[in-house]
Amino acid sequence: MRLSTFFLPVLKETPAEAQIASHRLMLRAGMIRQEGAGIYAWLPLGHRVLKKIEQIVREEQNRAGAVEMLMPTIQPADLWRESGRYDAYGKEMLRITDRSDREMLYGPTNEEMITEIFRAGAKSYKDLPKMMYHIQWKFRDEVRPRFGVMRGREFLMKDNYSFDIDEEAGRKSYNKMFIAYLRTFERMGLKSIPMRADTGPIGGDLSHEFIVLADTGESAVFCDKRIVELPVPPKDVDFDGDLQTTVDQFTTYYAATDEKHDENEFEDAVEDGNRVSARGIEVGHIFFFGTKYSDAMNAVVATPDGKEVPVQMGSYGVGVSRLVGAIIEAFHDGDGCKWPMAVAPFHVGLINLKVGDAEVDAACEKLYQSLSDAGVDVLYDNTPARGGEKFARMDLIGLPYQIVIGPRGLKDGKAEVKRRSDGEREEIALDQVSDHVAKLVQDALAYN
RNA sequence: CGGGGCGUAGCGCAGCCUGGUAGCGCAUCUGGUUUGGGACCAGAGGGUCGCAAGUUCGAAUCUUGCCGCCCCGACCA
Repeated sequence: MRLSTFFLPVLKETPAEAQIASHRLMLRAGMIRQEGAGIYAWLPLGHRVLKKIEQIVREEQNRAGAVEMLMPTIQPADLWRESGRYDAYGKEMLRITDRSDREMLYGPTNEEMITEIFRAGAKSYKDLPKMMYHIQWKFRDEVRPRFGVMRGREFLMKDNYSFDIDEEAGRKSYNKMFIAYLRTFERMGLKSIPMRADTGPIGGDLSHEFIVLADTGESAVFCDKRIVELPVPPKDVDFDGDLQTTVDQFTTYYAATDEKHDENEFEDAVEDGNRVSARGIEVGHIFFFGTKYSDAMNAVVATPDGKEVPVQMGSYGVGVSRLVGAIIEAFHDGDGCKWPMAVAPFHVGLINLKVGDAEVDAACEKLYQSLSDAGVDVLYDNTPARGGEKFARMDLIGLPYQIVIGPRGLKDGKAEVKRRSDGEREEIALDQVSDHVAKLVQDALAYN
């Protein structure tokens, strides 16, 4: 992509309303624009990141055996009357009426609808187990939206729903999502920690919040250092094999958010050198709730001996749009974003320091071509701006690598390659830059 | 939902108290000089002062109502 054709409205000054780093940087880097309280337009740069995150989530869901579908944003109120939540949900639900005065709502979640869909199409234990997910915009009319996309009213969420014949089978589905989530966040460069959350009507231990560690996270978290160091299952993990052992590894250690934290228990369970107090952001939540909706909505399946039982369900959410903010919170500095390769809007920024100079232009064009041919996503700054402005802008948008080509380096047949994460630069011979950088990109993407 | 604050050019702000021709910096456009880390000179364009009503000869400024947004707290993917 040539910067001259891209739309990148960067801001030199910080908008007054942005309090935290990710919000500030997303506005400054031209990723989003606020259109109302907690409502954002995704500009081209932000949209690219959002789609990358969405795709990683999708791939890991598919690997775990979930199937993708798409439910509407607008739902009829009657569906929610069946579960009793139409009245219970309160003002967080955005209620609307259509031209015929039918009561509708902009979905804050989809348990009712998926239950209705499932009961219409599955009747027997032979139809189980099933996991279905979609990635769709939700709306919750939060009293106080804040922190940009981290706590918006409209947000993009992946929600998966599992259907099983009994609780034991339900636990297996739960474990699949548990592992899938560890892998999903790891691929984005994030260290996520499953923390025990409030349990449902079933009780037990089948609800976890996935917390990403970030210095500027919204809540304080406490955990055993050993949980942070546990290896995440590889991509060829057998989702139909034994997952319980792995899940147990993660759940035996102490890990709690501040509202569930018990200092005495923490000190008893974790020895001195292993106690971690940090800050975190909730990016996922998995939850087994049994027959809460299948009871209320009569979603039953026949067992092998011919009885009808309500189906056992769980739901599993990932805050896709929130992750954009969470990743920035985890990876930024005073100059801007520092995207992990897997979610970077472009892999590489190519800076032409003297647009109009025949030699520099030719070198840039050639490199732009060969990198693109090698499958590298390049943002080529071919604008007539000054060097300093280009450097600052490229640092702000935070592409993992920058290649700088100007008359000075060109005299020696060299280009400069800068790594955004730590600022390290090296001079590379011009005819080797393409291969060199393509390899750096490929190596960074090797984990998937 | 309780408490506080702010709406003046694309962004950041001053002006309001004490009513009298709407300003500054950045950004944008033109010309020139510059050009390896957010340049300089000269000039130009851009504002129903959130909306409405009221007071007044006269309202960005005073009064009332409404709308929008932000912050702290309680709540939450």
